[in-house]
Amino acid sequence: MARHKTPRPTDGEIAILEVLWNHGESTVRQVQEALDRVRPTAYTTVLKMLQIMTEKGLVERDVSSKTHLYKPATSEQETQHQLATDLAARAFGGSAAKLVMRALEANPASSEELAEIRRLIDEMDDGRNVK
Amino acid sequence: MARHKTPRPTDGEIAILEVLWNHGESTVRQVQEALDRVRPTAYTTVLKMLQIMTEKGLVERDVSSKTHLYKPATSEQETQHQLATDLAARAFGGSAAKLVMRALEANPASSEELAEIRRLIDEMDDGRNVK
DNA sequence: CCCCCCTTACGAAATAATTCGTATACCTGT
DNA sequence: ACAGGTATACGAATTATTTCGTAAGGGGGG
Repeated sequence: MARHKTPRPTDGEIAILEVLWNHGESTVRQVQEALDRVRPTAYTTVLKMLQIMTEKGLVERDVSSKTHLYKPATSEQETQHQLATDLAARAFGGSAAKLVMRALEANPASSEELAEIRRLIDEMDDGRNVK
Repeated sequence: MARHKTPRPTDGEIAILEVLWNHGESTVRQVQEALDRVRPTAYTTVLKMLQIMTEKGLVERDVSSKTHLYKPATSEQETQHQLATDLAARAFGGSAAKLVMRALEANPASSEELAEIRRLIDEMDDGRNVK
């Protein structure tokens, strides 16, 4: 029974999820070795964080063998959706459109990226009008 | 004198900044009364937070009269730029474009908003080509 | 069989965020 | 001048995050 909604991951937790999204189901050791390159972290620190993340429901743990395996509970895309929506709610009056504009204003995007965004917008608009 | 970069505001701090952006320079009492409607908070809690935010450089304090006045150190727009860029860095591989797309995918925007975003994209693209 | 290495578990320390009570100083009106 | 109300300052309690040391157990090589 899922009693609590999974909380917003912290910075450190996102860094660990990043590893799991990239490498798939992993042991603590595998996560630690990958994470350590980007952000030096002791083995037991990673272990502890994965244990806490399991309690929070951010990752799932396979305990069937002695060496446990961890995998993300939520896809990268779904987590990104949640993070974007959450930030819009907290600092953009709930308006994802405003978040979008501020993100673009502050960061140059390549022509290719702009084209891709335009395509997405067209799809959304078409979907609405045609419906 | 080592000036530190102002840190990313927490959720509670953003809520207070929101009040200051909307009302302009305000007393603790004014902030508390506005904030209390949205998120019940005791007077001394708001006072303490404003004091800490002053130390962090998130707000500026005018102490010239007995009742202090607080105002944001950074505009709402600039703060939104920072928050969007920061989230892109932490969870979108540094790609603001990806953040933009995920924000749109997860949240329906009105046709008017989509049009406004399109306009912004066109401007940016034109700016690049003409440059 | 015994020791070493790897694993998980546990708990403690450090930092930060959040909340608010209490203390104290300062005006202002009577 | 004194009482009442308002303001700031301070510090304590709580919860969360992050870090890692130490303990303990199991399995495999010699």
